[in-house]
Amino acid sequence: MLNIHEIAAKAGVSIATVSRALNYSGPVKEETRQRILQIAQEYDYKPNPIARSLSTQHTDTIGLILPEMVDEFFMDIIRGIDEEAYRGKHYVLVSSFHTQRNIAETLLEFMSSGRVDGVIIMAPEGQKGLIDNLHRSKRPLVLLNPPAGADAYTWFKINNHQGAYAITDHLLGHGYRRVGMITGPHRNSDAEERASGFREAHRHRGVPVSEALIIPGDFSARSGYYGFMRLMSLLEKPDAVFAANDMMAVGAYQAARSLNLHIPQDVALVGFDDIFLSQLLTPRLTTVHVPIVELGSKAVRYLIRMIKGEVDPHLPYHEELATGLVIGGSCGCEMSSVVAPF
Amino acid sequence: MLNIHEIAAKAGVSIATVSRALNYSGPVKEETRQRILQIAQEYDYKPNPIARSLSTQHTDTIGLILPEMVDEFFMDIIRGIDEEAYRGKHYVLVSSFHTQRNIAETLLEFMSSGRVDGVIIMAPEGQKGLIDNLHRSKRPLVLLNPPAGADAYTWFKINNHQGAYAITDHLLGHGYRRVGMITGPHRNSDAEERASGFREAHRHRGVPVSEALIIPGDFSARSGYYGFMRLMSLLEKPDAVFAANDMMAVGAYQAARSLNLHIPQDVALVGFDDIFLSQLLTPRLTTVHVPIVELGSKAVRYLIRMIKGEVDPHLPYHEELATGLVIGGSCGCEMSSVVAPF
DNA sequence: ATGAAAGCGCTAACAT
DNA sequence: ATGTTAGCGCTTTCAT
Repeated sequence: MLNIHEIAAKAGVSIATVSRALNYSGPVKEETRQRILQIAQEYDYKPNPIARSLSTQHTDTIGLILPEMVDEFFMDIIRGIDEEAYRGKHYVLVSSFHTQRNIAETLLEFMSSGRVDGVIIMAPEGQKGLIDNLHRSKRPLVLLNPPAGADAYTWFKINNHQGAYAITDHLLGHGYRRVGMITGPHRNSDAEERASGFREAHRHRGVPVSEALIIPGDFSARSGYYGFMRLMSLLEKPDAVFAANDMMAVGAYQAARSLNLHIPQDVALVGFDDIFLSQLLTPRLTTVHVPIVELGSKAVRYLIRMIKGEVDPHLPYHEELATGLVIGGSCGCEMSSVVAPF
Repeated sequence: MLNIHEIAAKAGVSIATVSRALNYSGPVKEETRQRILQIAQEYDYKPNPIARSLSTQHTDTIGLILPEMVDEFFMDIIRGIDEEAYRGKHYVLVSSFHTQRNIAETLLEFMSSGRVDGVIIMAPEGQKGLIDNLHRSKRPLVLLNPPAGADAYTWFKINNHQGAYAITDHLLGHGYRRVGMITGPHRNSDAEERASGFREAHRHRGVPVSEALIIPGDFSARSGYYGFMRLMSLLEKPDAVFAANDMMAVGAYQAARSLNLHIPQDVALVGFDDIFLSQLLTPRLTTVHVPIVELGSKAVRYLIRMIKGEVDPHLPYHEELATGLVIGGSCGCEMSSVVAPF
């Protein structure tokens, strides 16, 4: 691999001219430029990005920090981010954090390192010390589905409240009056907002929430299974259940089968997230669609604008993406009984 | 953020001594080292990795290039790679390739850029021009589930042949004699090996393969659905079906339901991959488990050894990871009828 | 329009 | 044990 000096020598010009010619960053006689471009092409010359980064103080790379938890979304979130980064000619340095890895530490390392120009971080539970350390970040930062108390920073999030409200309201509209809920993890912002949407829908309808019907879960299928079991073992059973995510709803389906209960005849069931799996359940799960790919691409687009200085990186910007209701048969809505899934 | 000069000044030593003290790369009087370490800590000094990279010619970063297709595995493959890279103190620069993006181009860009010390690439279909361009890579390279004809390069792969052989043999052991197969995409190495394992199992058992029962699929649930439909519309129907991956098996389940056929009573069904979803099917899908996380971590571990020069990067190394049979009820094996899934 | 030269922040060979 | 200095390959300012 040749370097700029060798190209300059071959072209009979100085390295400064080569740099200007290649970057269109200054005046170069058209004829000279052509000669340089021609030679660069001939020798397949590519400027060394490390050297360039050292000089320009930017790397065209964004850091992505993800929790271990995102499972189903992992693919979509990375896809949205990767695609958009590619469009914006940026690279993506990923780091998912594992239990043993401190997320705040990873963030600071990314930040201070000069390895990335900005960071996107998803940490709905505000992992240990995160919030307290965000301000130490010297580079543009975008939070995805942020934990509570992060309003001083720029974030993009799913409107969990609205989605939960809509789907709960849908259940209440069906006439269910004892709606149970299996919640997500304690202190997880997505989980908390879904619970609050659930409550608000009840309030607006004037239907009291029975606290006994609110069972803690942790977003795993397993917890959905046991949560549903618990609900159905109550003396006063629910007539509908809202699982705070589809994974738990999947567990609930399993539990229902064990108990020989039919959905929605014996009890209605709805979820949240619209994961691929939910369309394969029978009856298809009624759930809330979340625009996860869009979440990622919006975050990248904004981050790149911050990096370029097109928007003020210090002025927090917030955006909530609307969710959409996906009606299946699990809530009690009529579905044509035999539908080819494909 | 301070730089090495300022730390040196505060410590009253030269930058060389600071560098040696921090990197343990040369003799420094213990007392001096302590003073330097102390000051570095106090000012939260971190050497600039870009500058270091320019000087050392390595970045402690590995490039990861993935096809768009890996869906279900995306998470696992990245997890295995990220975890192991973290252990080896390396960063991961990802790039999934989208239709519009040329994979060979991405590879060369990664390679020539000096942005990464080595690359892991998964491209079972040998995307356009890939093989022809691999040799242009000047840095260590590891292929994952390589396309055919890549033996000149180091690769790690799942032993698809063995897995397909085992599960086909299992079906034949059940006594099925008309086993259909829904294959994966044409020219996809995983798909082709699974087909060859299928055939070899027949050969060893002395059971002829009926070509009419081999239906092309593309690894999507949709193609599994239609493939199964086609098989069951034949005059001489199969008594068992091997879907070359679980996703297609999922489609087959749907098709079976549409047709009101029971698995395994009317027709047995098995898959390949052991994706999460397969354990939720009823009856649980009999399938082949693939050690995908391990595949990723092995690749990283070996790549890092190549980078460090512990192994010869020019000597191709190959490793096939064994798969395992996961017995469910879909092949006709007796399962205790009611099993709590969790 | 072009070139010379000063960084960017660090490592490592060489000198003391 | 410590310091001096020459890169690493590029961008950019300042001369010309």
